[in-house]
Amino acid sequence: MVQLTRKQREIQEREQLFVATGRRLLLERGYAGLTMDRIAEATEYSKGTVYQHFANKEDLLVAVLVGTCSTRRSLFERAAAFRGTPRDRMAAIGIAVEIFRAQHPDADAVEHLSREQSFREKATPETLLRLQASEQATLEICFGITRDGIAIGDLELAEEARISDITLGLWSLYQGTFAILDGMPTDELGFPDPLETMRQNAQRLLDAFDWKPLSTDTDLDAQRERILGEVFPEEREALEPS
Amino acid sequence: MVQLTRKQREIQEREQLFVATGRRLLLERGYAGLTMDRIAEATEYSKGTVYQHFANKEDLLVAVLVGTCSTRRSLFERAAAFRGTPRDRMAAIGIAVEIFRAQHPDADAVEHLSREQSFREKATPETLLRLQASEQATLEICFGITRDGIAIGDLELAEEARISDITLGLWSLYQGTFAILDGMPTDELGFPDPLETMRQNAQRLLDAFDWKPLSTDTDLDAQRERILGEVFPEEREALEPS
DNA sequence: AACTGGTATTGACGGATCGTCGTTTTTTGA
DNA sequence: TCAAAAAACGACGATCCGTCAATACCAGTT
Repeated sequence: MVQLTRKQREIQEREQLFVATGRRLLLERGYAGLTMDRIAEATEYSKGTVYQHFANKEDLLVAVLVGTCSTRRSLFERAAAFRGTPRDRMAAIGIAVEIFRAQHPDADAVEHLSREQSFREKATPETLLRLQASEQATLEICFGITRDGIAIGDLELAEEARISDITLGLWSLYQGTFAILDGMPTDELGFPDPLETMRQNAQRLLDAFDWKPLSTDTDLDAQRERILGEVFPEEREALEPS
Repeated sequence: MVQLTRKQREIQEREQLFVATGRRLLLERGYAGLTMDRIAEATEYSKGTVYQHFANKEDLLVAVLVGTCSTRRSLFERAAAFRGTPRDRMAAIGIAVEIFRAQHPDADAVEHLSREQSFREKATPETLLRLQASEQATLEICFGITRDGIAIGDLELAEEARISDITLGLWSLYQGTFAILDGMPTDELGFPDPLETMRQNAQRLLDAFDWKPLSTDTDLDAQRERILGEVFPEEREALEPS
């Protein structure tokens, strides 16, 4: 028993090592620079051993994604704990997304890759389930904030609207803008400040849901300042350069 | 001179053939099934000849994208010509996007792929420019509709808002929703009808810009019916199944 | 300590694909 | 008709994925 547990612990540690190395390679050399041989070499294990942990390259990449996704989730959790109105907290989520993107510029690209059909066909269902669970938990944070808004009375949904509609809208807005952002020369295409536009559009959408307090009754700059200062003091510098 | 032009015409025709074959392969066998060898074989040319037209695989794929992008643009042009208020015409653009996605399920995935940094590094700058020009023209259609709205007096932008903000918002909303849609099991994650939510969120966003006539003063079902009937009678069946 | 059965690890190998380049074929211009 | 230039060809080297037979390691037994 003890033997077995030690062995299993070793295996788990090694799996973490592989994932961490994968993430590092991804960051340093890009997706094309991430090879199974390279991971084997960098970890001083053989390729066969790597393949004992992951069915294939895609599987490993999804495992890397699970890690980054849980990183994002913890950012979300901190944002959700912000002391303010539910709408303030949702704004904090938005900032969390921005921070995450600033800290993991590669993650977004890989996330898009992983949405490929051919990709998901290759990865292990079990690994995909872990990813889905992590995504689910992340979304649940947003649903929770929305529910709080309703409970407090700041937000009232018309019949045809669902709680998830708000999250889907915001999520799309952010994901979509980021996708456009690093896929096009936005400047030349007529989008002078896409990030700022994105934030404003998010506010407009929430205003459209009549989620109080409306952005017109809020000092958004001060709000952003408070959130950055209270929730993300360490991370704010990652955001400033842009 | 005549010789040269004939030769050039042949070359252009062949290039079109390669691109068309690429698109077909992409549709039939997916991204993984698209190989340079396969294109050479299918067109009965040699691989070397294919490489005389395209610097590499990525370059060819971008060329395929240029084609699909221009297909989308013509859908947009038809939508923009709809006889109705500017806001009606913008709604028609939304339907055009839905139709395009229904008809080219692969295009979206490839579009995401092409946003990869490593991808764009490999493609020829010249091909990328053609893609950008096509995207630019597509966006310009949306900008034009927005300007019409302002000219007519249906829309008035607050100082901090730009014309491009509306297009960026809608574009993000649609792109983002689609990305989420084919990357996650939306049903299980708590999004019962993401497409319908997407349409509603688009309406909400435009309402937030106070673009008259507001969705609350519009029979959206009738509007959709009119657009489908008048602008996209042929394509509507592509949309019904979903 | 030696042995044995089973498990974990290894890296050489087959297969697929990209992109090149020397050779062959075709075209051009005289 | 012919020689030089241009185009087309496809075999080849290089890279990477995933496999698998051979090897090394380990636990428990004699």
